Amino acid sequence: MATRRTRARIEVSEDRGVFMISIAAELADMHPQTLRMYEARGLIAPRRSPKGTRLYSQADVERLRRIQEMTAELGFNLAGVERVLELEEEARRLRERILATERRLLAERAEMAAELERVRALASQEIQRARAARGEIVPYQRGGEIVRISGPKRRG
Amino acid sequence: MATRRTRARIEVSEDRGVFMISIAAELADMHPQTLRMYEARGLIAPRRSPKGTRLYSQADVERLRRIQEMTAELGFNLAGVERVLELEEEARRLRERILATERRLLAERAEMAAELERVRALASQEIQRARAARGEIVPYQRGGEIVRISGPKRRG
DNA sequence: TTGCTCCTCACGTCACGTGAGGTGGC
DNA sequence: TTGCTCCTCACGTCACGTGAGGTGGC
Repeated sequence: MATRRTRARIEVSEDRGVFMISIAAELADMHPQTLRMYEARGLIAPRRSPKGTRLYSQADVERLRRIQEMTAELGFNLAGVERVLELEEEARRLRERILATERRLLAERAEMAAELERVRALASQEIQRARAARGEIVPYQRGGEIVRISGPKRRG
Repeated sequence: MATRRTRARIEVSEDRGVFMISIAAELADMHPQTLRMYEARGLIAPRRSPKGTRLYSQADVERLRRIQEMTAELGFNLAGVERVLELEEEARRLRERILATERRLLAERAEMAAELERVRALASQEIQRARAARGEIVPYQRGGEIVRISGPKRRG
C-alpha cells in the first residue's frame, strides 16, 4: 500500500456512544455531575459500556448543547426544557407534513395537466378520423384544429 | 314591555376588560400579586380603567389559567411558559396551514375533474359536427361516442 | 370606615447546579 | 499512584410566589 499523505477524518455514526462523561461534559460546556443529573431526570439517555461507563454519542452531545442553551441562556427550568423539546419536534413534523402536502399538490397539478393534454390530443385525433371517415382526404392545414381548455372556442 | 320569565346570559366580547384583579385572580386560582408580577414580566397585558385599575378580559383569564396549569401542574418556570406559549401558537398556525393546503388539494382535484369533463364534452361535440359536416344526418346511437381519459381507446 | 385598588420591598421555598466524599477498575 | 469512573449527600444560589406595609379613590 502507498503511504497516506492526508489523514482521513474518522467517520462515526451520529448515534454511536463514543464520548466518556468528562469529554461529553466539556463538549457541552457542562459539569459532569449535571449530565448525571439530567440522565436521572430522563432528559438524556447515553449508552453504557459493558463496565457501566456512560458513553455519549454525537447526537447526545448535540442534545446536551440544546439543553445548555435553554437553561443557561434562555433560563428555562428542566420541566420547560422537556416540553420545549417535544414541541419543537412536533413543529418539525408539522413542517415536514406541509412540505409533503405542497409537493403532492404540485405533482397532482402536473399530472392533471398531462392528462388534459392527452385527452385533447385524443380528441383531436378523433375529430380528424371523423372528418376522414368516408375516405375523404382532409387537407393538412385544416386538420390542426385543437380543442381548447377554456376561452371562446375557435371556429375554422 | 312584557315581564321576562327567563334571564338572558350577558354576552361579553372575549377581549373586553371586565374583571378587576381580585376577580380575575380568583377565576384563575392565583394570588392577585402574582397577576401583577406576570404583567411586570410581560406575560399578560390587561387593559386599564381610566383610573388605572387593571381590567382582565375572558381571554386574559383563559391565558392566566393556561399559565397556572403550566407553572403549578407542569412545573415550568416563567421563561419556559413564554416559550411554550409561543411554540403552541406556532403549532396551531402550522396545523391551520396544513388544513388550508389539503383543502386546496381537494378543490383543485374537483376543478380539474370538471375541466376534463368539459374538454371531453367539447370533443364529443366536435366529432358530431365533423360527421354531420356535409349535411348528413348522424344516427343518434352512433353519436354517443366519448373520448376516454385512459385505458384502451374504444373503436366503433 | 370598610374593602378594594395601586405600588415596592422582603422573605420563604423550591429547583438546580455543583462540590465533596467514598468506591472501584484500567 | 494518578486520573478517571461510579454513586449519594449536602449546600449555595436564584426564581418565584406571597405577605406586609403604605397610599388613594369609590
